Amino acid sequence: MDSKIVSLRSKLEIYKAGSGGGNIADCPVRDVIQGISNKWSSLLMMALAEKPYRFGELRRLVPDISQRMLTQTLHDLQRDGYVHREVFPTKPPSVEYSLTDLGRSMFGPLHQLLQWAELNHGAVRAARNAFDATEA
Amino acid sequence: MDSKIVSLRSKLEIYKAGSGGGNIADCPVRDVIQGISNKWSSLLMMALAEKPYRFGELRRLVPDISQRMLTQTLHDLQRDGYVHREVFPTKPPSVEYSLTDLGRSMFGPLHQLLQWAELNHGAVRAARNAFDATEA
DNA sequence: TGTATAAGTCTCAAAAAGAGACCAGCACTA
DNA sequence: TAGTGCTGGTCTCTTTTTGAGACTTATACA
Repeated sequence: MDSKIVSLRSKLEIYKAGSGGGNIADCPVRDVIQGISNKWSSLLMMALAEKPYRFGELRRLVPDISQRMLTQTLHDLQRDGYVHREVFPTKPPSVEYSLTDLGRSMFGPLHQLLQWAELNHGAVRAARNAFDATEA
Repeated sequence: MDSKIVSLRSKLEIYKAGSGGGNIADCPVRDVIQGISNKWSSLLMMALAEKPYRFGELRRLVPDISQRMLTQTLHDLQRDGYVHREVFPTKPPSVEYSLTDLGRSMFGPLHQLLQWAELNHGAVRAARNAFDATEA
């Protein structure tokens, strides 16, 4: 048994719903992970890890995100300290988003996961097909 | 510029919404990542990485997941090949969930991200507080 | 004058998630 | 033998989240 895994599990168990003052904020790992395991967060992190982008550029880069969710996801990433938002006084004003040091730090492990996905999507696809075939 | 990042970005761009036959399935990285970046997936992976669990055990371990979402998330993880589901002919029948080899393989990078979260939740919390203080 | 651009916000509809009742089959207890 | 509890779910209803797309404000340019 990997002691690191056990250590993570104990963190998980800290949060017991409905046990008085229990709150999701009491489980730090979940608190952080749920901030980045959204549909769009990792995608935007991936884009911004390459270079800073403006709002409209991101919208064109990820054509199937709604403006609403782009605004909101960038706002959340900024709030958690991963992304820096800078307004330039052009006419009309333009806004540039870039990774902070914390964002780059987080992108390290995230990137590992993205690479795993790139390498193993064949296996996942195959598992999915096999599963769908047997349950149909 | 990290050439691996650029390579991932090119994968990202494969999918253009509304461009004829374009479909989310055309971007393998997104396809895989969106399967595991749900609210509960990483949490259940973390639990099952420790040891196999039965349905009811998982429900007690993660007290704020609804039975509906536990069923559904386990089903999705099984479909993608990360989790194995085994029914034991006890009375009443019990069901055990465990990680597959593919699941353990994926948990490697995921675990890195979880550890990052454990180490850096203080910084994230601080960023959040600072952000909330300035915008209020 | 009319059009375009930037970065959003607003409203409404659709989809997803949460809460909790309900189910079948068997074992145990009273 | 009737009642209770356990298993791992499903079903329905409500609330929350997301998506689609019109609208905004100020400026520049044709």
